Amino acid sequence: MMKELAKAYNPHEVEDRIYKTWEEKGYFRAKPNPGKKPYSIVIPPPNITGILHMGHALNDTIQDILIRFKRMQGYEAEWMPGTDHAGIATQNVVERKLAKNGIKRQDLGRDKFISEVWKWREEYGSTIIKQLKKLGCSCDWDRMRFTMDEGLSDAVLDVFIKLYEKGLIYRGNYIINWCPRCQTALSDEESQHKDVEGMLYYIKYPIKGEDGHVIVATTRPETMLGDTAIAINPKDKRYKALKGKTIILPLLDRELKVVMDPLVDLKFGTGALKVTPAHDPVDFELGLKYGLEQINIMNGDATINSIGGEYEGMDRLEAREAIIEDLKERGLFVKSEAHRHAVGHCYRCHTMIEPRLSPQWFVKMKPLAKPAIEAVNKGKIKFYPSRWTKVYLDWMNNIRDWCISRQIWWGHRIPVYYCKSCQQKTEGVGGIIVAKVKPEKCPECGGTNIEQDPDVLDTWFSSWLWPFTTFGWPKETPELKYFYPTCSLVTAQEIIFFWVARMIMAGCEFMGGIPFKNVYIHGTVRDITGTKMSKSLGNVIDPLDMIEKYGTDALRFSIVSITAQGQDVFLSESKFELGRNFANKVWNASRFILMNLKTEDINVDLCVYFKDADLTLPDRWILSRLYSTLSHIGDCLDEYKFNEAANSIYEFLWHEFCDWYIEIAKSRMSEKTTQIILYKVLEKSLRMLHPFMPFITEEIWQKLPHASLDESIMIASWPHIQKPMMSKETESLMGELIELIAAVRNMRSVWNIEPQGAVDVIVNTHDKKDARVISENEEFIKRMARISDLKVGVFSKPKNAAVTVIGSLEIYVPLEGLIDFKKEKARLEKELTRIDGEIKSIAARLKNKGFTDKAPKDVVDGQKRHKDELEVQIEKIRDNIREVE
RNA sequence: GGACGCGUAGCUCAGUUGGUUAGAGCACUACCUUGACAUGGUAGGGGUCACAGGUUCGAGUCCUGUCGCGUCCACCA
Repeated sequence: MMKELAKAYNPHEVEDRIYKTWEEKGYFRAKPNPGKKPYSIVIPPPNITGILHMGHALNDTIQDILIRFKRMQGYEAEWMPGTDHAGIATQNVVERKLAKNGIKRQDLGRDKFISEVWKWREEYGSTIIKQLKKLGCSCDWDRMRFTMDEGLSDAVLDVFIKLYEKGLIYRGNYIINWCPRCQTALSDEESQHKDVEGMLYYIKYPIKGEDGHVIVATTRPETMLGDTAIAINPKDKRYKALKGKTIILPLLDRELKVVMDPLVDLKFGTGALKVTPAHDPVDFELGLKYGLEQINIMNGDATINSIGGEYEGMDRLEAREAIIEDLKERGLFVKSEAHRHAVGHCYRCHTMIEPRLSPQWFVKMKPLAKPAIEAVNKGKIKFYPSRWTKVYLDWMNNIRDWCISRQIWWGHRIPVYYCKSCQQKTEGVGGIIVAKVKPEKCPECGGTNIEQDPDVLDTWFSSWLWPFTTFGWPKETPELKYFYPTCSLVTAQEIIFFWVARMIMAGCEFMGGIPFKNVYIHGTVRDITGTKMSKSLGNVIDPLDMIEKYGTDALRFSIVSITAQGQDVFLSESKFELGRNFANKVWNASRFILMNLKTEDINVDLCVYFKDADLTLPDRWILSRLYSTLSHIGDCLDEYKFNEAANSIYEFLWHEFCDWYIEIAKSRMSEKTTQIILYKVLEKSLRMLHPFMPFITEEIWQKLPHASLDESIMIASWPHIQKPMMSKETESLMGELIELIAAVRNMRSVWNIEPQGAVDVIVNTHDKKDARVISENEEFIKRMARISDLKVGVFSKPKNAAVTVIGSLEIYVPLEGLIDFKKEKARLEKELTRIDGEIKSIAARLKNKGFTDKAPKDVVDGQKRHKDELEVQIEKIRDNIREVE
């Protein structure tokens, strides 16, 4: 007796239990194995502050599908997991937590604060990992890494030193993106441009020693406190007289030079530009060019500093208003107008960025970009979909230096030490010691007054090393040798510049070669209105809720099947019903098969058995369809077409196996061949489905009654494609029978024939082969179409019969007394119109010399054949219409 | 300002290299407790493939332009 399955699939009962077994058995582990080819993926490490959202669900389901697929195909499949310390994000979270108790990080001091963060990390940092397990991810957990691990931290310092020694890291005073809330510098990528409805203010700047003035336009009037010049385009005739004059800065009465530079846009504002070298990138450049003083007017929190005189202490926006008021009072304010422009915002806290002059560490990117551009140009790395190649290359070709220092505490502290005495001697230029550990004394002067740079490195400065540090670099580990470069990188579009591009550069620079071969960029998960899902908008669908409600497999299958390659996903809860219903269907089909299976019958080698077995058309058909589907799924997965793979499996299992084969098999359940085919198709389908729906397939697998099965479907091999069993001819013959049955069912439905009532059917055909096939399969045709008597051969149409023509078959259903002749005539005429239209269009095509001469022969022949068929059909329909009249 | 993506059935979306008069899921209509499944079955209705040109024997598919929606990049203050 078979083990019975419950009536409906209950995911909750099985998922955690199965996952635990997999983990205990060590199925997720991979190690260098000379006997196997490696297949490796590194996970985009989620932040330790992260909780699973739909973006993860999609991202990690895709990776898990790939890994499970490749593992089954016999690769040594390594999915390297880990988490990212997420400097700013994590520091913010811990600071917020402390703030609830009224504690600031400064109260604790650096060391205590950092140990608080570690404590937080111990407690909450692996939440997301637990959630990934809920998702069924088959990561190699034993190898899990963290960007602040000892090993990875060590690698980060090594890399810093290497780049410094190579002259690719430098310290400099430049305009950077400053977040006044996080109080740190950000890279250009971390500053997100958003359109803002701002104002453009026109302000009069008096000319020294004259009555006149020059009007400048600015969106940030408060920065005038740091103005040191007025710039004019040399071509601008309006301001010719200004050359060589001195301008008086209102409110502060600072004297400003007038500089002439083509950088100034004649058309913008008044054409006169106020120059604030310490607070604007363009002005900064002008400042350098003309030797202007750089006056920083703000504190770290964007309040005005002592330079601002009476405005000191005001927030930048407060100061803006106060300044405008004061200018108005003095009659120096001209006007303001609405002005829409893009302003940078902090990608972590969305505060408006303040461009600000400050000393920071930078990586020179151009030299690093060169080999990374080449790797993609030469096709060593491929993007899927390919359009991202251009996005990548455009960015790389215009790459700018990377600001890597952050004024926070949580992160890899910059391995730079300053000898205070040397610094004094050199006015701050010298005294830099780059070293992994704090030197006892200064190698220059022997002094011991040495302090480490207080800044930490950008989080991405550790992430960009992820594909090789996780395998042990800089040590030359066997893992690194075997698994690097990795095979696929699966990620979202938002992260191409932050992470993907930089990993390619790091791989080329430090490993001498690419970090991965293929980059699959999937879409962004959005809500049904197209808005990106985010917690703050409250439009999230929580994957854990969906797992609770529909099951993990349903979540995975649904999200993958609605995500076309690289297109964004528009999600609503109801979409998960698709996966749940499918899981239930698979469950019940399996349940039915298991209920009827006789163990003694199925213990055979499929190939050997089928050599001599007498297979029916449906038998051969379902096997052909199975292997065609299998082959198609393999192709789809190799091309990252996950939705197509999922849909193809769905179509096969539901609408071919369940709807037709199992239904047909019901009358011959006890036959050995049927038993074997039901079992084998189920068993292979489960394997085929396993990467998509790991839990349900495992649960059913465990109930399969075959001694020689692998102990888990996870480690079973991917089914072998039996090419000889794939037959187009078989598929088309079966297709005809399916059409025949559908046609009869259609007539039954049109004529409202009682569901239980059987009908007689006469199939008129001159095609002997068709007639034979129908006779041979008479049993199930009759049963599925509810036919009491089926005649096949050359017949003339009986009186009062409904008729349908498919291909060369004319199907008569005698319906004495049931037919409404008007209705039948209308039905036939509709059919006639349709076929007539088709014939006319084909005829026109065939008459066209261009078509017959230029189109491929098989297309032309196909058209001719089709037209002949249609003409026979239409004649028959005409006959029938006449008869009805 | 630049780049990219998308406009196909009421809704959400597929549609491989151009080739019989376009598909799915949901929703809708009618019927069905048929020996796994109502999270099911059978049948059905529903589309000028955004618009306008062009290339071609042939265009949902390729090219150009227009309109609408969306995303990314960008130092006009």
